[in-house]
Amino acid sequence: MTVKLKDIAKHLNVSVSTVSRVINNRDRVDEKTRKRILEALEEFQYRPNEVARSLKSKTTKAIGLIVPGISNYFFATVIKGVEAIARQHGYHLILCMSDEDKEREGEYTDFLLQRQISGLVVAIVGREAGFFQKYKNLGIPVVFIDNLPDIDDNFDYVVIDNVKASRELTNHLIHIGHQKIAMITGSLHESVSDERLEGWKKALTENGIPINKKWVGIGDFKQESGYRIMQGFLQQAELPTAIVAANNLLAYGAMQAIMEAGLRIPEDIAVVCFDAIDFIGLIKPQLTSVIQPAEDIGTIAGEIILRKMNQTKMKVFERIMLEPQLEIKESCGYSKQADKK
Amino acid sequence: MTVKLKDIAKHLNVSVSTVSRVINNRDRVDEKTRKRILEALEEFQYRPNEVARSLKSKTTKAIGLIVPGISNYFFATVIKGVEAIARQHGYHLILCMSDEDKEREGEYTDFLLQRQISGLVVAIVGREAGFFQKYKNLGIPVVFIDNLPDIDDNFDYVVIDNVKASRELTNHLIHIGHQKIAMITGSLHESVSDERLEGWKKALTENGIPINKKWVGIGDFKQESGYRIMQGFLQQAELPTAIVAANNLLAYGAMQAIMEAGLRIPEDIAVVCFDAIDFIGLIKPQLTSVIQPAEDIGTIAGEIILRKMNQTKMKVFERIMLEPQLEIKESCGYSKQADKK
DNA sequence: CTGAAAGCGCTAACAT
DNA sequence: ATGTTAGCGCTTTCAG
Repeated sequence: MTVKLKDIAKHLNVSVSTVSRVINNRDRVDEKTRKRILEALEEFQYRPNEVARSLKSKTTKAIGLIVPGISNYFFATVIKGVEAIARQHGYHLILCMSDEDKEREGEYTDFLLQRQISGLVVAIVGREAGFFQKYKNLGIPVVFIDNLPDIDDNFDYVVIDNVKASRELTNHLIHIGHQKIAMITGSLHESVSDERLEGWKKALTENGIPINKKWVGIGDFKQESGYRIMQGFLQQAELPTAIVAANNLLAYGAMQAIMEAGLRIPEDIAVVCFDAIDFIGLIKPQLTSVIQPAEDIGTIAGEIILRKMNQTKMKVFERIMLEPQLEIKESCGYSKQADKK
Repeated sequence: MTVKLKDIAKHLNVSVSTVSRVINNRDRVDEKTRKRILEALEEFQYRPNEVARSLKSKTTKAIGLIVPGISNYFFATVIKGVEAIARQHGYHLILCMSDEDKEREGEYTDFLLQRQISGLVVAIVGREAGFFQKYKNLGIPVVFIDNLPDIDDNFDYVVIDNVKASRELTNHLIHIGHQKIAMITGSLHESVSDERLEGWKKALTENGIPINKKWVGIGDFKQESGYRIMQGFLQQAELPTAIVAANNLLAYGAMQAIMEAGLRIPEDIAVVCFDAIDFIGLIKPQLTSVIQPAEDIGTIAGEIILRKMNQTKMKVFERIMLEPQLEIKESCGYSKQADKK
């Protein structure tokens, strides 16, 4: 049996409230009794029961986290960011993986709500977020990352400007001489895929390059999907000279297909993508890509939650768009092309 | 304000206990009142407060998880395994990252304890586990993964036999003709590093190959460390023809150093390691390595916790050693060597 | 079959 | 300065 407040109190012939006071450093307590209590606390290795505290204080100091999975380096890094902030403030993380499953996402939402979490950071699967209303009603702060819901703009989020990032990535290709640029993206039911496709279109249009629908591949953010789509491109009469992939796995798949077809990267076909975080440095050719500031996304999301928790007026929303970093490596062939600026 | 049992009871002019009964499907309740209650529950969108339930039931259904970090694919996958089991049983995960810091590990231990977790899965940083005694006293099941504490054998764990795995990995090199085999491992304060070094020694000794202390590099499981140690090897008069690295990052670092020195892998120096989970398939040459069944480690750890929770006698310990998989790829040069069997 | 009441461990008025 | 007591929201005897 673990020792509780009452045990300490009884042992010292004082009241539980006095003990509670010294534990929480509240009010005045006589120095002598304080000392005695402190000693007993130590002697009995007393540790407050946080469940009881939570029930009383109505705050669990738990931050719920719903992500598709953590094998993805991006999400692993975001979580690392949230964890850092949480730890600094005595909060903890309840980790839930939706595994790209809408239903599971909904289940976890209810689950976390019942567990009285103090805040939620979520990367939703689709573009709907009906569940969010519940949180709003309860006054629990929710911060969206990655995909954004397709509702009004009245919510907090931390993302990058995907349209802009994709546009710049594509513009880089155009800038170094490419005209025949294909796009491989994920499901258009996700804002991220959709916006990256949008940025690609924008760049082409702005540069007077017609959009070739045959060069748009819609997949699912997995390597297999990039591979398959690229194979499709390769079977067409006219080949693109460059590929924009909406994430790293799609790019890896495309690269496989290109290399298997006996073509060279970037000489025959250039490849660029999002989030090619090659911490290994051994993938050849190294991928030119737009890198999201994943850890910052996590820390900022955490900070927003903490901030919102201590304010009653939740109507002011923080809509954070961070700047991604364009990292030019080998796969775009930049160094081998003339700079036409 | 969220709706509670009392509100429903009052609304229906029944007692809270009756409402509680239908929620938990306990005892007999008149069909009519049950129906009325069920409807009200639905109407008011009642959701039980799990904190209150936990206080009463003295079980939180929370599994604590302490790992160095989740950027490491191995841990990310272990967690995925634990999550699957937890979810199936209505448990949830509290994720803590020690960041390889002993002190932080200890803090999180206390932290989780106060939060009344039902069980703990932990990858300890060093080999000590003084805190473990606390858990033993409280009757909370703890399962160790990865590193094992340097105490008696009276605890539960799920690991692989590192000595054996490392011995087999090294034997594979010897088998295909190598004699000059160097070892790069992590801190010997960790059982994992130590055992992998042990296995390497064993293989050499068994094959009558003398152990050259100059070919033992002690690093810290990071890529930088592998790079630095390999550079040291390369400066010596005699070069090894093969390297055994205790994890993937050490191997990547070594590969960098080898390639920078203008040497080829595996022609000049072969490289093998642990856990080269190359889900990308683009790292060249592909690494021969011993792969730990990470997801299984997670699920089994989760299952042990659930099992132990429902039994009072905690004295019987589950010591699970899973079989890793030796994956022969390109980096050992197998296909280019004659099989001397 | 249903209700009243105790209590999980703690905090915070309120009283002394 | 310290003690008494009423809950936090729920489950569970124990009566009725």
